[in-house]
Amino acid sequence: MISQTAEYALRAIVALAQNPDAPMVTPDIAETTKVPLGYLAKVLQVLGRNGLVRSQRGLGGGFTLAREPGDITILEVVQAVDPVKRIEKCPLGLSSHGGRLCPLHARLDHAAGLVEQSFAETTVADLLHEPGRSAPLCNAEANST
Amino acid sequence: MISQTAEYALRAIVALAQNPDAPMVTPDIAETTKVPLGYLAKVLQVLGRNGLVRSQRGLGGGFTLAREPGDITILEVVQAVDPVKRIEKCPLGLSSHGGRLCPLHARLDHAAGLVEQSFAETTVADLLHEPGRSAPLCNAEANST
DNA sequence: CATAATTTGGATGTCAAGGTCCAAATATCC
DNA sequence: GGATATTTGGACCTTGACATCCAAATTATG
Repeated sequence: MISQTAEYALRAIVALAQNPDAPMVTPDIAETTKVPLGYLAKVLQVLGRNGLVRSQRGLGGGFTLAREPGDITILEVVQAVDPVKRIEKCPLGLSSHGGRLCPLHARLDHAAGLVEQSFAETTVADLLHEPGRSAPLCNAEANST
Repeated sequence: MISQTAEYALRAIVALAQNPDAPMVTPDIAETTKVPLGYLAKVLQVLGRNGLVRSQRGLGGGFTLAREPGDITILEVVQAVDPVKRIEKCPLGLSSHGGRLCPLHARLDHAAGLVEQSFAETTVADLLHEPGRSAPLCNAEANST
């Protein structure tokens, strides 16, 4: 459905959104999200280059969200690390239909569109406040008392 | 969105559906679908094991659809070679919410559900008869005259 | 300025998907 | 039964995604 890397990116973003008051350091994000530390560092770099997180080196540094959680959609995060590929032209390379897709690829692209739309409709803030569910990332704090 | 292999499988199925009157030989399917010959052979084997195509060896042999095009959905073809993975339990391995997914994974699984549903709604026959579009696989016969 | 805490970037390793190749098994035709 | 047409199965190669590791660059603190 989405790549492992996109999963990791989303978890990291959610972790940062849950911790808005101070920069969060890579090992802490890794711990919270259960993402391999070394690889997470790479993913965070990409998110940084795409303007989704801000990084700060040195003592007291770490990562913070670059924008408000209500202003970041799932789609943006996914696109940053692993773009949803829409089908724009016939993958067979034949152009016998003047730019229109054949029925098969029209259907496949339609499905991709559904996903894209679904992702675009949800912001990170929506994930934090969803009623009737436990906290994002299933973190252990959620089930005490 | 879907794997390359699933793409190939769908093309092959459509090609067979377009050629219902006689077995179709692997090189011919490869030609029609632009799928690498050797690899296509593997994909067809898998489709055979899953009961979607029937194979016949020897002179006059080849592959045929095992069922009516109206009876085969896109979903079945995709599942045969590359199952859509629904998210059933928290990928972080934490079970602090008693089987319910956290908001993030609930959304991701919902998107997977949309795709699954979309694929389940379309049969191979639908692809052949779709009005207002050129023939499936964008084959060259469609633009003559 | 020295030290410690961080991210950054590059080199490298691992593994499964995608792809190639060929001998063996099976079926038809003469 | 021999020749020919086909699928089948196994061995192998290639490539990109995922992952690890470490030295270098950057920044705050005393």
